[in-house]
Amino acid sequence: VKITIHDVAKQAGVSIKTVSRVLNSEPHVKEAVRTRVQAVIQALDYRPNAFARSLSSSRSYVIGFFSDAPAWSFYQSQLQREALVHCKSKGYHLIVEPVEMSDPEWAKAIESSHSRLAFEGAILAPPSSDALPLIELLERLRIPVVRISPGLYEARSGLVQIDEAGAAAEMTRHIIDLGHTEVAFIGGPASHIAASRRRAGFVGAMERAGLVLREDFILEGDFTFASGSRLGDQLLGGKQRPTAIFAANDDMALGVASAANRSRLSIPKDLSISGFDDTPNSRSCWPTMTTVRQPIADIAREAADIITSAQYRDDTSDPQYRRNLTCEMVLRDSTAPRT
Amino acid sequence: VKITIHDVAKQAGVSIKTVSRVLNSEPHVKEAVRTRVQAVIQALDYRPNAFARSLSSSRSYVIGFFSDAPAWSFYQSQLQREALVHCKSKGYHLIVEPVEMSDPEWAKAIESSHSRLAFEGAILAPPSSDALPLIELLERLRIPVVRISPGLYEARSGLVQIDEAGAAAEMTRHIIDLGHTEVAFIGGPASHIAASRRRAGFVGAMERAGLVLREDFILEGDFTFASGSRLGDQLLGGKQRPTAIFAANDDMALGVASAANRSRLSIPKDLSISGFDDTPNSRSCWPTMTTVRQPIADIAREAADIITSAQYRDDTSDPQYRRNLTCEMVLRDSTAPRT
DNA sequence: ATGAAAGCGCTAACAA
DNA sequence: TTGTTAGCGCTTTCAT
Repeated sequence: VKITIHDVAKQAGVSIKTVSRVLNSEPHVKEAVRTRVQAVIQALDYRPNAFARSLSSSRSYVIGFFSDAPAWSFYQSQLQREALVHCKSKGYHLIVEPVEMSDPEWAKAIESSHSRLAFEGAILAPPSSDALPLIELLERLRIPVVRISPGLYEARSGLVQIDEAGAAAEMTRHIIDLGHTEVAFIGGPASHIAASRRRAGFVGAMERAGLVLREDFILEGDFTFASGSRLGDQLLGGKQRPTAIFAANDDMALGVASAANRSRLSIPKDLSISGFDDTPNSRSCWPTMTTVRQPIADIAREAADIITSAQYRDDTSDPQYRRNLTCEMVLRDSTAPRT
Repeated sequence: VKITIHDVAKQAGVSIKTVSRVLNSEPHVKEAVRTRVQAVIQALDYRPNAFARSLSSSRSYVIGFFSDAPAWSFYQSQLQREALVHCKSKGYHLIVEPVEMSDPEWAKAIESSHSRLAFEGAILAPPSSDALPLIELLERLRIPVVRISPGLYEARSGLVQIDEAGAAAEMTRHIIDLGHTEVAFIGGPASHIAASRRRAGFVGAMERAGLVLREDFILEGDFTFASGSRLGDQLLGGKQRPTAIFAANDDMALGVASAANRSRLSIPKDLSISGFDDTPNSRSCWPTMTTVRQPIADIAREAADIITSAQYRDDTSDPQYRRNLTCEMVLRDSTAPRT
């Protein structure tokens, strides 16, 4: 007993075209008629067939979520889930499209998906947001793109990003306010733009406070626990060790904490540590980690909002489609006044 | 310049129906014709329009991945990604469908999705695999279901599971072989069937080895780092402490490790620890964690294989659709001979 | 403001 | 073995 637009039309005593107009909130429908049709739709629990709709309108209502994250992190998962929910609430389907840039056929795979699904838009999650070949492919296929926290080609599409430098500066300021003067920073790979922005925020805050920036206290990790662990050993093994270490992400901060354990340093009495990301681990470790929380749900919502906006298609360069969100400091037990 | 089935038909000098037959690998096409048509398809880079196909065949080629995991874990993410890839390779689209059982309208939301997307099958990831209301809803909507590692209602659908008890027994045996006799076990919530199977595996192996099972050495956690940490403190704080602790998942094992750190016990010299799951953290922590690896990719592949099989629809009770996979021990640095 | 008719690109049912 | 015709359920175009 499948119910179609004809059933609704008959019930409401109008033509199917009028029902279609109501369905798509088109103008030129008398208010009384619109109400009546809507009532019938409700009563019959009618839901339009997406395939028929797509076929005739050549619209798909499909948004692609492109991601080539090798190991899916909490951040990635949340982003995806939130984007999914927000797209859905706007009447779109979010389809996850893994990108395997290591596969020489990756572009073919995407083109093939596109020819079937007809993506109306694409959300690029990091690190795909900086994958130029992907961006170019999507441009060629005329698929509007919105990128999340890109580090490069900022003018190239709508984007949603956070104030990395500001957040890092705020965290640094917090550490300085606790009385620390020997503060070390473990950053990310030089190629990672968010990482260098965080470093810039750190450096700026230190300079504004008039503190000395020791070269051997600014290290470069690779965002893994292992690198935090190794660089932590290095920092804490020297004769002049910092009293606070700010790592550019939580995994590295946890690595530093393990190094502190090995050195029999107690956190936060002997050493303050802070991270960035607010991963579940940062909350469940011991002591709990002071960190920076990205507004992941907001980021996903903004991205979904932009990509589902018809306006955005017309003018992707409108500055209203470059959105900046601010982070929130999460003060926990791994930072304390210098003793 | 959109190319359709008519273009192919014209080029190949056949009717569109013949092209359709080739497309769907139907019988009754002369081999020579089939080859010729396929060549034209290749040459023209023709790809059928999925919406037209779905509309006329009332088939959607859509599989739903149902999951209500609150915080998406590595396991969930991998499962999803692998299922996606395997469904794709079979010509299906995998659409992630979050289930919010806390929302009173959750069933409506799924029905609504279904009426638009027309799921041809559903993969239920844990813990959704045991959500009876969800299973019943899907049955009512006539959507074939395959469940991953369910703990309940095993006869109710096709399923893919691992040998939890066997894996736990094997790990226990490994610990015993290292010379440990005072071995503690931290399990999961009693309601979690996989957890109780792991416990059964532990108990069985201990008994077979003729070792004493101390009641206060068999604890119940909740799969979180925090519970592992707390129960670790409890086990290590007593005067008679175990020399090895087997936690039913990695997060708890890591919690135990933090407890050991606090007690100034060195791992694995003073205490051997092992986990279950092979999460990224178990590899990156220090010392690296001995654990059990689930064949996630295989699980996802089997699930995708079952749900995309036309046969399965006809007879979901065929035993070939209950699949059991074995796990692999991952020996790392957190376990060592008793000293 | 509303409706009739003609597709969208494909598959199903039937015919040849 | 192959082709013809009639839809699938909706939106579009063009009348009215």
